Amino acid sequence: MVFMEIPAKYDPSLTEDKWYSFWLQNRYFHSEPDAREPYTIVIPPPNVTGVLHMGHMLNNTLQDVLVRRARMMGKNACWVPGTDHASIATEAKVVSKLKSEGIEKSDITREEFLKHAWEWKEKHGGIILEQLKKLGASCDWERTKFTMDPELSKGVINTFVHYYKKGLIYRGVRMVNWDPEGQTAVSDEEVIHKETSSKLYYLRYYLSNEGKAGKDFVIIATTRPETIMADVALCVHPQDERYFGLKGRKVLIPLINKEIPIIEDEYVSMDFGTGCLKITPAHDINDYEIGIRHKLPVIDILDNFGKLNEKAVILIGEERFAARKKIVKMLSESGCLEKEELYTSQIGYSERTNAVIEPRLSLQWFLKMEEASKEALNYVESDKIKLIPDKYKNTYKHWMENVRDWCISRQLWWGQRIPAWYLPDGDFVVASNENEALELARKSNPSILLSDLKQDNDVLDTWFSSWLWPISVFDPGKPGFPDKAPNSDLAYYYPTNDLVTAPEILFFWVARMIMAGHEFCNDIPFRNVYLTGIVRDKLGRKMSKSLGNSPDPIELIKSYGADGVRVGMLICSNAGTDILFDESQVEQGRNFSNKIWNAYRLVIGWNVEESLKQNEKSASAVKWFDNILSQSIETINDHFEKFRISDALMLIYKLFWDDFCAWYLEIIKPDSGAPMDPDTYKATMGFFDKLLKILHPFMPFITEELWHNLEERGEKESIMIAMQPAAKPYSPEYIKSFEQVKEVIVNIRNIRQSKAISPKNPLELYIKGGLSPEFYPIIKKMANISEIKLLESRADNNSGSSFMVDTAEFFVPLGDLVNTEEELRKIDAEIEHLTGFLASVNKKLSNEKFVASAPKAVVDIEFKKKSDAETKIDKLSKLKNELLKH
RNA sequence: GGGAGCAUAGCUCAGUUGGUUUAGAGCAUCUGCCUUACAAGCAGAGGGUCGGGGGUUCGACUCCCUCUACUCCCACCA
Repeated sequence: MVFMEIPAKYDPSLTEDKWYSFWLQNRYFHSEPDAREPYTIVIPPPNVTGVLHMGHMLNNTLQDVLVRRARMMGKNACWVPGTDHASIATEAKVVSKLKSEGIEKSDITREEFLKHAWEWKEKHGGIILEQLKKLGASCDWERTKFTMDPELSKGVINTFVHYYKKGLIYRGVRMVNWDPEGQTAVSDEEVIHKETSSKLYYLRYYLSNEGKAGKDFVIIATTRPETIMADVALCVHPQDERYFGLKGRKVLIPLINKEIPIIEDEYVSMDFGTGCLKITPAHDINDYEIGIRHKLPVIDILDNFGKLNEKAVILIGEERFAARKKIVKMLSESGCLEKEELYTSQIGYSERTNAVIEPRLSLQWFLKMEEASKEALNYVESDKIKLIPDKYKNTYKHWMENVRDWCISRQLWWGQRIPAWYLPDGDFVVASNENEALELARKSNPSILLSDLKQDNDVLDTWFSSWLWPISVFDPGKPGFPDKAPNSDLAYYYPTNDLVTAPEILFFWVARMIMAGHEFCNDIPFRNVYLTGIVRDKLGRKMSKSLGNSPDPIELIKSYGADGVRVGMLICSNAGTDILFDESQVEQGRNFSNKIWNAYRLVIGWNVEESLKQNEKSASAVKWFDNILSQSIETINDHFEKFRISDALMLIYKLFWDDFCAWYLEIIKPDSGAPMDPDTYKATMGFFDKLLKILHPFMPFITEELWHNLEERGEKESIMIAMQPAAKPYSPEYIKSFEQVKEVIVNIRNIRQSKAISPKNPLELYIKGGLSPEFYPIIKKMANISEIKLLESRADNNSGSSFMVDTAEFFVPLGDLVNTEEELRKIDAEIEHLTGFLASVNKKLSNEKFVASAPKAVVDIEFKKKSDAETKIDKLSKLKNELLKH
């Protein structure tokens, strides 16, 4: 027999690389515009130097399922891959690499640094894309893009110029979130607030002696004593009786004895700390605002590295946290430290470097967001862009209505440099390149030379390039030139269809792509946004490197196969819900691969005898499976339409495992060594073919392998470009009657189990009513029944076990094996259950209001329930009486 | 502090505009099986009254109120 020669376990390592190369060689992933309807996805570009983690796995498996399915639905499917230059993350990696070689960023030029960075990118960039190939991702690799590709960068620069000319980009002093580690400002969204325990220090500020009586000091509370040298005032609430009369008086900053005023502002809470607040405009956003209101100076005592500068007068050059320790000691020694107490508060950390964020005043570039956010909100509110699940609409709305101007400059070198050039007089011009900048500059000063111009040192926020992604991967020249006619790729592929991404970047990225799409294409960038959940471990913790709780995806693929991992990722992950990942899910996926493999081993081993006629069992089974297959296809289509990917997969899983293997194949399977008839064989191969196609988007490798093994295929043929099977009209009635047949069989097997009768011992079955004789042969085979007789003919002295399916009665004679008391107990229990059920139905039906107000269909159903239950109770009672006679 | 979401079998989740048998699935569990496709398997079984309380309705897992638990987002009183 053939299956003896095929290993009993599926080995993915023998098929995966083989088929992936086959697909690549035949360019099946590649797409060019043609007459077909396009289906487009752009990948959320991973960090160029990143490695695959479980979040990527989930996200990209989903995209691949969608793309592969669209391709098999006859669409011209295009999945554009690429990577993101990720300025902060990449620059941080390069800086630390250089540091390990003894090179400080500050010691080399920008050009030298960038050279190192590009080298790094060439070496590590794209690893993640290679990993995606292991997963089976059917990306159009010929279209791979990088956000810092020359033409994409050009688009970014043109975009900046475009917005500048429109008057939407401006330069301004703002309190920004400074990352002293990354040496850059980061956006509010990149700051993560974490509860941190620190101390609250109570400090004495002595009133300067101006010959007035009263207190000689006030006490303030602060968490940041190292910033007292930057204090410009103390502030109390105007209604705070404790401090009446102090307004206008002066106090001395401890240690440096600098004189500052006491002011009043309603911002201060009287019930926190001492009700007296030190005002340090340079190092706290609220203080900054109070400073503006009271026209106070700003003294910045920290440098870029978070070290105290010469304005601090003392502790110059000390790092901020070291300075805190020292100054506390000094304050204590000088008697100004009243007390300290433990205090927990939310402290901002940099998402990228985990450094404590320092609020800092600096000159940055901003993009006005007011108009753009209104439009971006409108697209989502009007459902032109659908969020899946739509609960994110609320979150999205909230954010869009409270959006602040976007700080787009970053104090980094890795990225697109801001196209602004400063003139010797301090003025600046904005242009796409040096020469244009020079031309502009000469308008005001004709004698100016190129060498007089100095380009801004900052680069643009990475999101300022990734927000153009769906446009620039197709037409890098389009952004920046809204009036330019789109090239043919953009015209064909844009708007894209679905975007699959994480909810965390709904605002960073999704919203901004919508804004850019509106600005440059006057259209949406995608129709549906599928938001995945976060992949967590089974304890519910987010998977992260530092926790070490994230399995290596590539290792998982090695041990379970890519198909197994894909199934494991998707089997219970619904849009928007976090998935609690457990390796057992991947095991389930692997087991499923194996099940499919073994179904193939069975089928391939059959000997077809051309002259053999199809038997009744097989005829019914084929008819049934044909029906249930169509019904399933219809449901799967519906699931996909609603992005219920897990539901679709689960349905296919059960269709294959339960319906196809456990029922269909078991019914048609010839006895060991016996031949197979051609009709059933052909039908079975047809079913297998369709099942493989339905499975293919989820399990691309094993399906391709088996599709080729089951039938002779041409050299260029591939399941991935075959059409998905369509649902034919089917008969729900037939499916339902088959369900009853299954139920009869299960009941008989159950009797065997409870009476410890081996499946090898044939039994007799008596039937009354209901079931069509068409199914008798199937019951005989599947339940090992030697003979089926009508119940009327049963001899009264037969004892056995009986059961009901719907209202049909069944009886299995068991001779001595039966335990009358046990049978009676079973019957009584069922009667009791039915009586209770009937009572609840009757209660409903006797309620006049129910009969009057419920829809007729509902009432009819209740009547049917009633009569069914009554019939059953009646029959069971008779059975009981018969039993009692013995 | 403000806002949002979620709460259904041991676990992970469905339950589609309140009404087809007093709730479904997968996994896990238990029982019996090495039955020549598959022990990564086969056959069978048990298990929840839908977080607590109140309300609307002829009828609620499904709608409303409230409490509790958890999660997330936003803000952040030094």
